[in-house]
Amino acid sequence: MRILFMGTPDFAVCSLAALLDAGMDVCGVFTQPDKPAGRGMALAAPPVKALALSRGVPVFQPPKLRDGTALALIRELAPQLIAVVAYGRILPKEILEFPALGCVNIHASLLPKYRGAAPIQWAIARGETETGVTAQYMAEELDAGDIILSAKTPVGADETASELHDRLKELGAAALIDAVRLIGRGTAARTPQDADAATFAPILKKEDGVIDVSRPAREVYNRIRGFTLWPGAALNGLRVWKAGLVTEGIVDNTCIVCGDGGAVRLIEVQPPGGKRMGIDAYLRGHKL
RNA sequence: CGCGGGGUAGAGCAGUCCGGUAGCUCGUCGGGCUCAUAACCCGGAGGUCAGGGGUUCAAAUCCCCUCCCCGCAA
Repeated sequence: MRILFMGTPDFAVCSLAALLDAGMDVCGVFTQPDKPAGRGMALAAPPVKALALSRGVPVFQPPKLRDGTALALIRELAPQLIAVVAYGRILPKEILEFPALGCVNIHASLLPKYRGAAPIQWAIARGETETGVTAQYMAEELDAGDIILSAKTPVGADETASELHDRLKELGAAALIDAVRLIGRGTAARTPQDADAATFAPILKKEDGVIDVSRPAREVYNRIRGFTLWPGAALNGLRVWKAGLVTEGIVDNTCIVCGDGGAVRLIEVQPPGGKRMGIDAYLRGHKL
């Protein structure tokens, strides 16, 4: 089966590697164009590109998907199936309809919950105790496709979005392999989503990381866990990298009291312009 | 040359604008006090002020160059 893979960040690398390791015929990789990134704003290649190049898979970085050139390219590659994992772009209808076996996507939530760009962060921030990954046939509407299969996993009470991300990328890669095999055999399920049960996980902006400490401690803590990786959790102007919920014990000067009287203990922080450090180091030269 | 912040004792910072004795908190070492200490009191050690050049009677501070760290963008 000829497969065209589309993906961009680290999360997708895992899935591409799984396809290649499973000996599947990946005829090409679509990934986002190199973009200025980091200090100096030098052009940086997406993680997926690096892996594809090292494995000798042809890489394509079309700047536009709707001007016809991308479709022409896909015709040339002639994939029977397109596998999309965190590509970061909406595929136009003519591309979705091209492959004979369809387009399969791995989404990092239990659809129809948390449709959108940031399902992992929002699942944590909302205090979910269970989440997972879903393999879906892609529809025009974002993350609204028919479900092939899903895999659940419990969310640890203190788990961060970063930790969950690393677990789900593995789970997602396994789900992709399973889905592709089912599709190959022609036995893949096609269960429509319950649209009424859909919830959304909109892309996070910088200001979403600014956390209102007048909210209940539990909620503040969940948002810290959810937003640490991106866009970054900020309490009173201080970037928080690691924190804990004070369930019992003393509220000391490393804690911030929240709106409901509960408190969050800061463990690792980063002042503006500085590097991250333990709260004890921070308190030697600053006050909370 | 994309923009900005930063580098001062083991750690975290002030001092830099406006040049004139190297400071604070914590740690560390020694002593004291205490039934006791992660408490309190007294004392000490520890600095190439990132590096180089320049201006000056005098530079952490002003000027130029280099190195390193952090943020902005995703």
